Amino acid sequence: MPELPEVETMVRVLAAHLLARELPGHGRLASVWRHGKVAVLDFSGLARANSRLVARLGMTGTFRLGGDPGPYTRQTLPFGGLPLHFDDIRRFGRLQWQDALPPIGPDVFSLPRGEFAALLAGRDRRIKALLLDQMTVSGLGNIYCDECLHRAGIHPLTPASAIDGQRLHRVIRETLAEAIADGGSTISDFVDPLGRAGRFQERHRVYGRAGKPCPQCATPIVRVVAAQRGTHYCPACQPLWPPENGGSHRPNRRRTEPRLLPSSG
DNA sequence: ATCTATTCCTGGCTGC
DNA sequence: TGCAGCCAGGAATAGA
Repeated sequence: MPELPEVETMVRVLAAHLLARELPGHGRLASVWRHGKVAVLDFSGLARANSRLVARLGMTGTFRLGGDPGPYTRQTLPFGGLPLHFDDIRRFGRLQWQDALPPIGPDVFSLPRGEFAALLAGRDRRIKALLLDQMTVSGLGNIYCDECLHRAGIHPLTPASAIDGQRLHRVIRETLAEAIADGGSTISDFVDPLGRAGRFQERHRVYGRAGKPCPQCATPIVRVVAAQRGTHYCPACQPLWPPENGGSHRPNRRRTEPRLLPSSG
């Protein structure tokens, strides 16, 4: 499922191969960019309405450069010499010509961390539900949400107000940057527009690893359902906050640095 | 304000 | 071998 790193990977490949090419009837491709998980292709040359192609990939939507239409091709953009196919097995994706983006929250990667922290302040919402809500902040899906929360040592059901937002945002940015550098995650079938798989799945610590040892402390990873999504976490490294009275889990980690409690400071 | 359930969709898996 | 039944989940929607 394409999340921010996968969409970023696709956008970069499309930009490298399609910028300045002409799409008959729509003009030349002027820029390709993304906001959260939404990919945008801007065309110029013809002053007309709806000159912007907005792509929401959904669960299985992908772009494919060159070749012939396949069984799941929903639309083909006949760029001169290099057709671009929009394939989507489950049909949750949307590809539409319009002027504006759908109303979604700020991009989680480019959002200043202070503003990210402000989004968490005073919210009773569980952090997992909040991060998945694209209206609040856009870009994270189920996989990176779980991975970021593990790296940050935060239980997915923690109320947002109890979290150090600046620290969580730093972890999110680090994680997404690493995933982008790895070309995204290929769980079952994601490949970039040239057919290349991602590699970040090799660094997943919790997603899809229920029952397997936490790479940090060897405690078995737990899977629950939160916000209607499969949610994976390490019960030792990600204790619920505030801790249940008497809960004695403690990550098997050295503490050479002062222990920062995740409270607002 | 925040939660849960339901709908969309289909390949891939399980079990008989 | 075949098939029923369930699973995965992004996003929209309805209802508690």
